[in-house]
Amino acid sequence: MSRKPCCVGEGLKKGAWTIEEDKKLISYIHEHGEGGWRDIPQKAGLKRCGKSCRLRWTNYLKPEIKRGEFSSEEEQIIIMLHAARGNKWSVIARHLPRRTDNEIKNYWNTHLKKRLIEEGTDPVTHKPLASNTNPTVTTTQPENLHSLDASSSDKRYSRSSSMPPMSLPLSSGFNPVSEITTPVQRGSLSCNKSIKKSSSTSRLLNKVAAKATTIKDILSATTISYESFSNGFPEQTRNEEDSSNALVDFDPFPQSLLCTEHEVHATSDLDMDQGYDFSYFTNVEYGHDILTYDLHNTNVEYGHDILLMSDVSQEVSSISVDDQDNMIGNFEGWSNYLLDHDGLINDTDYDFI
DNA sequence: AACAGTCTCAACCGCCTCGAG
DNA sequence: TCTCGAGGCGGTTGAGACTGT
Repeated sequence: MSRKPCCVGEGLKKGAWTIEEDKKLISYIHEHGEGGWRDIPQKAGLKRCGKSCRLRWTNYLKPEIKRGEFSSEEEQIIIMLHAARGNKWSVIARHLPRRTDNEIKNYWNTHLKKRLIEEGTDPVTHKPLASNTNPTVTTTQPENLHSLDASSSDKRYSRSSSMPPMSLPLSSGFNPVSEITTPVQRGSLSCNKSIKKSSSTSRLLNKVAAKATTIKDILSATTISYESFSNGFPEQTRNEEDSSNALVDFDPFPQSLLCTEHEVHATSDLDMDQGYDFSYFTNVEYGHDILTYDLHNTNVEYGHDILLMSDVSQEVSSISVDDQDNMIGNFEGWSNYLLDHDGLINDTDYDFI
């Protein structure tokens, strides 16, 4: 049985929207709210189909939509989530506040995909392209982890432009929705001397990963470079004489911290549309610089620096994640749960491997 | 200035999901 | 349980902008 096209009608207009049409749609929605798209064209005096109205509104006219260039943080999130979830643009969009799935999709297709290819990374599998026989790929990691040679490629990136270095290791035949049930042993945190000076981020990440199996799923797909989080580090903490090695792979499963069973529960009362003030962490825990980028407005929205901010407290194991679809969302909730319990942070009980 | 090739992204298309009846 | 339709989603298109010659 075939369905009727939703937009069959005489005289329906297609193509670019005019300012007048936009005004009519905005005016109608402001007055009557969203929904009932089928009836909106007639009621609003538009010769468009309802679907077209909905798309115009959700992808372009909605006031909260953020337009313009993607930040490097947003790029990181897109790449990371794409590695984990594939072309699930709507899923990715949920973690980039105020960005639409359409915009993310376009940005991926026109920018990020090309960039990954240029770097020698397959944009579909997020594995190194076959032709890219990078001799510095670490061989000490399990075969499902592939670290690109950051020491050479990272130098291409400046802080003000382009994407921070980030490799996205995935297992062969990676199934984005498969559960990782067995903690994967990893080697030690690959951290050179220059990084140890300011590796609180890495420590945090390791601690976060050590707490929950579900969280491991997302983190295991990602090797986060020191550089990618270091945009705001004080210059004196950065390795200036040896920037080619200024990379530390985030090891999601430091052996000494492996946990067997952890459930992370999202707090149900979190308002996922609400931003949270991260200023405590930047001011007290890490100094001002890590999140300087976002802290132009200290009321940071969801989706930003989730990993960075997700410090661990013992309280984590008191709450649950339903499925992997919700995992990232819960991850956000978890982050904010922790923020609500910032006094529980204790970095001193953490052991480097 | 004119033209061709390339890029960008808003908009469309068609299928899918899910809830209502 | 089935049907229907609204809304959601991902892939694709094409007009306009941009860039190179």
